[in-house]
Amino acid sequence: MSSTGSPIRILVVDDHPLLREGLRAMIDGQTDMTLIAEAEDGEHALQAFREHRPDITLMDVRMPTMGGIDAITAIRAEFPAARIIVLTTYEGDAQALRAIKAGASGYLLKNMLRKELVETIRSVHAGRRRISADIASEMAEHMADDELTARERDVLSQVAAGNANKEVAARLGISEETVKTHMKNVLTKLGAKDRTHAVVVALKRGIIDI
Amino acid sequence: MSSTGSPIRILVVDDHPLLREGLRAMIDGQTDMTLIAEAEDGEHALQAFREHRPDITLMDVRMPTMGGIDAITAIRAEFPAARIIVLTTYEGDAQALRAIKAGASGYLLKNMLRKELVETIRSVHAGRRRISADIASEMAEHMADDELTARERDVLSQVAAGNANKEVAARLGISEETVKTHMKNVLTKLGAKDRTHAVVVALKRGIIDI
DNA sequence: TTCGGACTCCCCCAAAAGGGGGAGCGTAGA
DNA sequence: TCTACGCTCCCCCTTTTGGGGGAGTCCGAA
Repeated sequence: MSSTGSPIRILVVDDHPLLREGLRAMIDGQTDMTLIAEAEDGEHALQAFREHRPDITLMDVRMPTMGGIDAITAIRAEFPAARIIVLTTYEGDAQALRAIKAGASGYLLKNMLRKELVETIRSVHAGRRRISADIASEMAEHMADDELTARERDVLSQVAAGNANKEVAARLGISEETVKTHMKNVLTKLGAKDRTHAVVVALKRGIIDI
Repeated sequence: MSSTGSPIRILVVDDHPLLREGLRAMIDGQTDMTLIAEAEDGEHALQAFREHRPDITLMDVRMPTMGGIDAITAIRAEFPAARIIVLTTYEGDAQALRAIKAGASGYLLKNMLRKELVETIRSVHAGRRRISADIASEMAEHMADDELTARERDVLSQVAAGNANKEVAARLGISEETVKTHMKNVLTKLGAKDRTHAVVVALKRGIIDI
């Protein structure tokens, strides 16, 4: 865009070497951007951020050792002005919401076009926020819904692992009646027809992981 | 490797532009390989194969319009000697098994190193087969298990959608008793504790999709 | 042709899940 | 302070699930 001024200094964080290579090629093709560092997980991302202080960080969410959400939280705790764009495959609206709450300024899907990515980088660098249309509309769909509480997610995760209410109760150190109460709330909140459906919906929406 | 002889002609099929760019960069860096075409889904892959007759096809499995497995089947039906390497994120052992049954000569995960990819390309070009160690060991784990039958997968997919046995029976036009029989078999074959667990296991292993 | 396997249907019965209700308790905000 | 909310527990009752058994048909491979 502007051929004058210093380029946007970018840090790329992704555990896929091939994707990093693709991003490098794309960034190299822009006169107003430069790739200054790469990291392959959240821990290295934090180190790289401290060392290089990038203008923009492109971050995947699914990575070994330390995931993207934790990395965003850690970076923003230390550098509140950090501008981070999440770049991921589809992970559900809840995942995106977590990223944004953690301080991400953008959320893009990996199947987007180059054009959209470079525009988002410039946009976020200028202080704006950018969320992929697909994700934004799905997040909007669930705006009105109550989110699951921490305990409800605990219970649902246990259920996803194949535990009966009695077993979940034993594992969490609560009564079976309490587990049933939580599951009733989960079914209502997720609009699920039964516990199996609830698990599937929660997986789709990125509320729980397996 | 060999600086003499004609280069290995490669077709890349993936719906992620960034990943295609990364592959292009990697292939361009090898003296004995050349990227001759790209496609973004299964249908275009078949067209591109007809037109270019690549030595090696690198193919993702998850794509819009026509998935990778169908594309492999279609290409191998027309060109039985086609050498296809699947390149994907982790999708479970059942997915890998389907790809191999469809005629893939290799199965790699996207988080592998460049070195492994170029070695696999040369290896497959020389007529060998190569499966990622992680996938191979997981496939081995389930060698002894009976696979689910088509009908069992149908039933399980309906269950994953939140249908009770009675509803599944109505949808598939069979009796509830038959659905229960299928579910009993599914639980046994997958080693699942209940239907919810069965759905989770099947999703993890790539036996059903959501 | 015979055999195996997929698919279908049936019985019985115990256990689990789900839907309705109510209620106490602690803590963090308004 | 009072209120809202998350977490906990309890009751009652119906429906669904799961585990055990058996058995018929049909199709394709040996």
